[in-house]
Amino acid sequence: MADAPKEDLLQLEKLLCFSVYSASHAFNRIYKPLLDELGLTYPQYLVMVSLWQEDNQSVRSIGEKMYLESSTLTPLLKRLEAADLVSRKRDPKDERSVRVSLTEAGAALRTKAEKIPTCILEATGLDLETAKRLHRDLRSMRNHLEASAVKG
Amino acid sequence: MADAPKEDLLQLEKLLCFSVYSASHAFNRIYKPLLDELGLTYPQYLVMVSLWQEDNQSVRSIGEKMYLESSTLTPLLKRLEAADLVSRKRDPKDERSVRVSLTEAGAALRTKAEKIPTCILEATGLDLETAKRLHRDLRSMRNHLEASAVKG
DNA sequence: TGATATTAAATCGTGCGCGATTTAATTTAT
DNA sequence: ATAAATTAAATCGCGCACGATTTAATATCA
Repeated sequence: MADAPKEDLLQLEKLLCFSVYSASHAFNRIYKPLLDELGLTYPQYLVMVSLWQEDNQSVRSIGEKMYLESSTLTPLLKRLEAADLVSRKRDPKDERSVRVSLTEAGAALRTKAEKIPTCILEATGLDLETAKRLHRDLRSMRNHLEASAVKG
Repeated sequence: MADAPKEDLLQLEKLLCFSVYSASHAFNRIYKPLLDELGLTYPQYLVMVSLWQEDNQSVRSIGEKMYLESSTLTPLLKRLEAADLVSRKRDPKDERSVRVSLTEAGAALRTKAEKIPTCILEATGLDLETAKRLHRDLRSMRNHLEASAVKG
């Protein structure tokens, strides 16, 4: 455990950011065949998860939970609308915001989606305890990163 | 620690994949201002890291290390070439493959980049031990995910 | 009240990231 | 030696993801 020379920190596999980057793409690839059956992309699936948890959210609310801008969400939500999974309506109380609600088909899709998370956990090769620890460490890290991104 | 009901698994913050997804974007946002000074995007930076570690690689070799397809790398490498950071030449031994090499400017950029990883580690808010554990858990998971993606 | 500021979505341009296909070079098997 | 199979990049279309800007609605304040 001698301290690593400086150049060691500039090796791809030694960068924590790279392990996150590549893990994220790995998840994407694992999910793809499962989500293809539902007609969803990976980010669309995450939006649907958020709506299954809480229906009738504003674009802003979804964006805060997912850490995404309206410039990302608006086109994505329009595609979900075109697929008849959600509806988008201006809030009568405040015409600035758009409320996103599940259609019948969108709500029904939940049943098909419910088996996915356990399928995925298996593919990670992690025991439940490690998975929980990893989950906790990642959220802690993300919250710190988001906080220092805001501060600049 | 009672076993969670099934619907609990379909909450955004309870999905391991989402913690990876959002952490990946958080890294992107943290790196951006630092990389802007180098004139690099985040994926371009990762390619440069790989080349600083081992110069004169084929597109295929870079793709294997980064888990990326040529359809992603070719345009990215052309942008690095346009920025005079790398050169792309067909391998005379095998004209199918393209060798990517650092230019003088590309090699020189390494010095400016060396201070970045330690800046980032600080922003994660992780102590060194947790960071190492997280790194190890992530790579293990990614390797499992990649393996089961191949198997189908 | 009317001007100003703030807020929420939408729009636009750039750069990934991937699957499917194409092109060209090399390898293999006949 | 030639046909068939394999391999490496490149190309194309689609969908994120973001920063910057725009548009429209609401809130604030003079």
